[in-house]
Amino acid sequence: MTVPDAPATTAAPRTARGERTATSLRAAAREVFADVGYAAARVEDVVAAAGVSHGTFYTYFENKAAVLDALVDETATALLGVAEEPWEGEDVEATLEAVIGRFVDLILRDAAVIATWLEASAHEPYFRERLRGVRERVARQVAGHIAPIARTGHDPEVVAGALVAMVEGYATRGLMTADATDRRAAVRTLARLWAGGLHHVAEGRGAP
Amino acid sequence: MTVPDAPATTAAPRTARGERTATSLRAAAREVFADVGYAAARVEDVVAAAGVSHGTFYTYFENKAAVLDALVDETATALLGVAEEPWEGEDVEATLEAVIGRFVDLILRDAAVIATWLEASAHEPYFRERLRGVRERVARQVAGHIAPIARTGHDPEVVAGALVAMVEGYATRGLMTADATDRRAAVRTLARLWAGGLHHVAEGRGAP
Amino acid sequence: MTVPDAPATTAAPRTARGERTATSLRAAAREVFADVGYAAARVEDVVAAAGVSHGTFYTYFENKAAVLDALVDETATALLGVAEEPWEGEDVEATLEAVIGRFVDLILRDAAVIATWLEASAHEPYFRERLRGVRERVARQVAGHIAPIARTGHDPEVVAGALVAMVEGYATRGLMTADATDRRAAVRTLARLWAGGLHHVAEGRGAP
Amino acid sequence: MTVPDAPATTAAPRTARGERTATSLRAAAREVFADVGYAAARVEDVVAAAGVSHGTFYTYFENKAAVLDALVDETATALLGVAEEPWEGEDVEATLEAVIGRFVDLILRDAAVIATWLEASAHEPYFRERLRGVRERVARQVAGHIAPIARTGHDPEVVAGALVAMVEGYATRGLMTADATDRRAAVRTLARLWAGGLHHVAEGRGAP
DNA sequence: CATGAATGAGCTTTCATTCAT
DNA sequence: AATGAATGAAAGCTCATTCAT
Repeated sequence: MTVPDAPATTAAPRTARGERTATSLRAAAREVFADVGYAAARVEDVVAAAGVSHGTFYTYFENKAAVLDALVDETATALLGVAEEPWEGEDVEATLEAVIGRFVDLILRDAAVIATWLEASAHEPYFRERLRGVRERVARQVAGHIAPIARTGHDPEVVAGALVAMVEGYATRGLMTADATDRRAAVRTLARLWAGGLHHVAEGRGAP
Repeated sequence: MTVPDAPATTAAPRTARGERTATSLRAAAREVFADVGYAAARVEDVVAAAGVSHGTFYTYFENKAAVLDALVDETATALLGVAEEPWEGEDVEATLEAVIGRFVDLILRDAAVIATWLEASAHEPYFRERLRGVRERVARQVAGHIAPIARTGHDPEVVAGALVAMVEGYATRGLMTADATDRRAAVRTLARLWAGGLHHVAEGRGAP
Repeated sequence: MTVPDAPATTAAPRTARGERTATSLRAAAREVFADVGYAAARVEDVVAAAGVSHGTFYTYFENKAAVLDALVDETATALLGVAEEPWEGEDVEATLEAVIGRFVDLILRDAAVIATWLEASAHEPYFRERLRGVRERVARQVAGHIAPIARTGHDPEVVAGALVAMVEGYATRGLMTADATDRRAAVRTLARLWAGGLHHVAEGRGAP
Repeated sequence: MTVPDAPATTAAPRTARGERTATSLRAAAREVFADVGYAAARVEDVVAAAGVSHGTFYTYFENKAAVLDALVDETATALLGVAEEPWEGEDVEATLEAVIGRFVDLILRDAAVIATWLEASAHEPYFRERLRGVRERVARQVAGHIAPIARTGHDPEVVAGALVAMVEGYATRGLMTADATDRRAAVRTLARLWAGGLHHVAEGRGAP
């Protein structure tokens, strides 16, 4: 299977000043993507937001895709980090609530990057492939955790995929911008749905 | 709240020949969007696929957004149709399986249009608003159906939103391209997750 | 041996109007190349000279290399045509004079294209390869004609290459812009040099 | 006649270290020009090959033209040096062989610089003028030598120009990259062509 | 209605050159 | 002297849209 070429980042900055510039370009890109999305974002907008000249952008990134890739790196790392944390808690439901809460917090924090990533996936194979890879690894981690709970005829990968889709979908849909209390309540509801679903699946009724 | 301007379709064709041309343009656009996404699709690609000349496109659609809008019309209508069908079935789980199955079938049938719609949502307010509207109406329908089942402290809109997100997310993620048997099994798993989740939520434990 | 990619010409014009536009673009390019050379020529200059808009250029040519390639086509065809004409004449020297005269006339007529071709050869492998190919074919033709005259130890390919280099070099060096009389005299001198050189070579003295 | 401005070299380096840097920049430029030609060569390529930083280039040369000019200086000096050497030898043919051999050796040694010079001549008046000047001086020297041999109606400048064009053309055309034996044979053939041509011209037949 | 040539705004990208450190 | 980040003036090229035929 051929992996599409990565949008190569240009040589890393060698001085502190360069580091600062690269960072401010990333921050600017994050803002612009949040505002207008990937397709509508112009390099010009990014450099304007970063307060640097046009050419400077190309000192640090080969093109628009490369900046997004840098942002995606950060988000992907964070997501996989959360996925690999141990599931510990008093009981099943408290554990799920903690795990889901962590995911939701992260997704909300990086909502703009994720939305941009999704958009870019629609027409750039590289980002599609990267998204698939991260989702798969996350789902596999989750599947590993729930396998002991639900070991009936239902495929744990399917169960994990569905539950992950639920959380990601809910969080990225702008349904959760409300205050912290609402958010906590929503997370508790999601946890309860997972718990009930998993418990029910574990009973084995309805297995193929 | 201001609703973004719709991408006005040009006057409907009067003759049978015009009807055929418009149809083949829609079909061509669907193909092109499926292949390369919205941002990367060019009017030139569409007319080439439809086998008509460049200028003809503008006889039927004001611009690229207008063709997508026409495709979205069809899909939105179908989705709302499924959402409004009555929920009937022997027991809760069989009912859910039937309902979810209908959604999944539709989503898979129109997967390309939906993916394009999502992509366009990221930078065109009109499509974002339209997507939000349809999702809301679907979630509200589902909320109405599940309210009697789960009337505890958990907000039925949240529950419905989450369950819909799960199905939509799972179906649009390319996890279901397998054969009909796999698909049926996955649908059964999803139904079981819903059923368990709903049942558990109904118990009221964990309500805020 | 890999031949460098040709600068693909875009689809040929389908109407008379298109044909006219393409022709005037070629003529404009010839002028601009003659004035400022290949590297300094901008597409903008060409379209300005042709009196068409920027985008129109790209309807007919993929880039600057493609227009030059079109011009080179014409010149290469003409050169090979002259090379393949039979060598007839009263005696050796009259024959040579006629042949050299034909080459010189052609080279002077297409001097600007040839100069541009040479320039482009310096940094574009495609044009280098094309130039090498044409020179080789011309030299081979000439070698075929002189082989019977000079069949001593001297390699006819070397002899032919040298004589062709002499004519091409002399004609392209701007030494011949004078009037027709001067030109005729110079051609006669060249012919005499060839004749003498060939005759001397044929004597076999000095063969390796 | 106005002579185009020379690409002014910046003040000569004062220290030994500066001398080393300047030398390595010249060597790097020679390499880069040989690889990609003049138009495609970037200052960046040159500094990378020399292993110095971007800014350093401008300490020694005002711009790209200035480095080429420095290289051209060396070659021009060498060419004029060869042209001015006395023509001595047992007989005409041995003399010609020696002279042509010296030119060919030099041209092959500096082939890359000469090719670059030719390329730059196509769009930079300064280099065109310089090339014309050197060729003219060389041709005049040769004309002086052959005048006594061929004093018939044929213009000695034309004869000299043609013979020089033959040697330069043959040598710069990449036809001579083979081993030393082939090279010697080719030089002998060229000398024989000159000798024959000159002798024939001297006979006066065919004079205008 | 259909055609396809023409337009030109808009964006991307490159690279010579400058300058603070 | 040397470094390498920053600049910004060019070009290049694309493609939605218009319009004469």
